[in-house]
Amino acid sequence: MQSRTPASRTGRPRSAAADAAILAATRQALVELGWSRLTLGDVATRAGVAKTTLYRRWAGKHELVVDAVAELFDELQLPDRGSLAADIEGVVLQFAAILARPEAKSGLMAVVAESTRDEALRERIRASIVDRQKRLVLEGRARAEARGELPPPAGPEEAARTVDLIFDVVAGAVVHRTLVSAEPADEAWVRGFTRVLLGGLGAAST
Amino acid sequence: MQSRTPASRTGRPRSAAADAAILAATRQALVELGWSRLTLGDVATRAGVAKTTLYRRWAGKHELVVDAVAELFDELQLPDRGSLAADIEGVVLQFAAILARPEAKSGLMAVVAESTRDEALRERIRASIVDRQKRLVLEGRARAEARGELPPPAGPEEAARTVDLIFDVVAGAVVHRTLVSAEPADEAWVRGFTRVLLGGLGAAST
DNA sequence: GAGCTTTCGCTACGTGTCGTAGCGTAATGC
DNA sequence: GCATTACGCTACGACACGTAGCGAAAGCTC
Repeated sequence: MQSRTPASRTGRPRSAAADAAILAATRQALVELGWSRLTLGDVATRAGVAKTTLYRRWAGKHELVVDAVAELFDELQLPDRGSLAADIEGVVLQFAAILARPEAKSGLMAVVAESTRDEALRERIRASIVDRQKRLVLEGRARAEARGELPPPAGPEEAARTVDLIFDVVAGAVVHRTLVSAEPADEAWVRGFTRVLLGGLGAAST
Repeated sequence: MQSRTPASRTGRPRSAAADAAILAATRQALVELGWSRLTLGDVATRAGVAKTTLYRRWAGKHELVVDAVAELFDELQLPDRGSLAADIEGVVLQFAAILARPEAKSGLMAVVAESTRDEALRERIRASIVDRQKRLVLEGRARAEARGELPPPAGPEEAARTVDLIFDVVAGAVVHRTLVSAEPADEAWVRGFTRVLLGGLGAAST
């Protein structure tokens, strides 16, 4: 996840079990304490490792939480429900379910906030969390084109701009609904959101 | 801002200049240090007040930053540009301009993250920041109805749901674009976004 | 003006976390 | 066996936190 694997030839190997235990302990601490009261010493104790081991693997709180939260998004996948609308509703509901978990709420926004002043951290978030979501948008669009629900993109540049826009709208709306408005992105909300989004896409492409 | 004014009868009054100096110093510290490295002792020194004065007025870092960032949104207003599309573009550009400032970026998301575990903090953010933005959506909708650009709402409950949805979509998209994608919400982007949003609204109301 | 009340600046303090250094020990490859 | 790396443990200086206590300043009321 955070270290290079290029055949570290000799010496005692790093315990993979420790990695898993640390990340799980981090999520548990996020649930119980939230971001601001989470301390690395506490995480180390929960995981049953020494504090120094934690510092040998992660540079600090930010990087650790990014990795811990990133694992939550592993389950994200694009379901094939037969229509673009149903596909969107499905994936948005998955995304909302992950964001509803307290360890995602407290952790994700905090590292995003910190990433505004830390280029490396932003890149880490992009690589391990954001890109995984973005790929779903690309797949969804390709599938809708194959079904004939969307016209093929006018050009590569225009297509990339549209994907970026859709991505910011979808992810941003769900995040804002969940964290700022603090209300659940349930099925009724997702249905309404999908209707607006699809209507907008249809109108914008004419 | 944070204290009741009910005719604090007697005694030395609190210095209003100190309030302004503290909030300005907080924003400056946010720019130079970011959220995590901002300390209340440093803010007090910058503002030229004692650390104890700061603690007498704010309960902690969270509340202070909320108030400091809230002032940035004072300038938000709905311009009358003649059409719904132009009005939306105008207000979204204003919102984007505020969010582009480093003190808003670092501070806003951090307090939102912390608000997921602090009901009082969330209420404070809602009252001093979010509601001010939401009112613009209400005004914009009313003005568009008066112009005949949007049909009158089907019912009061449906109308409230729609306003909430629009608000999450607009604010969420701009925030995500600015903070997560880390790219500017410039005029070209806002134009594309507005086209999608308006198309979605038209399609959703049929 | 005298007197009361509240705020302010300052200093000092105990508490907790940070991040690192140093050491001896455990686990792997050659 | 031997070199190498990871691990657990302890201890440490540095720093920010949040509070207490004091005397002085700035208002209001009479």
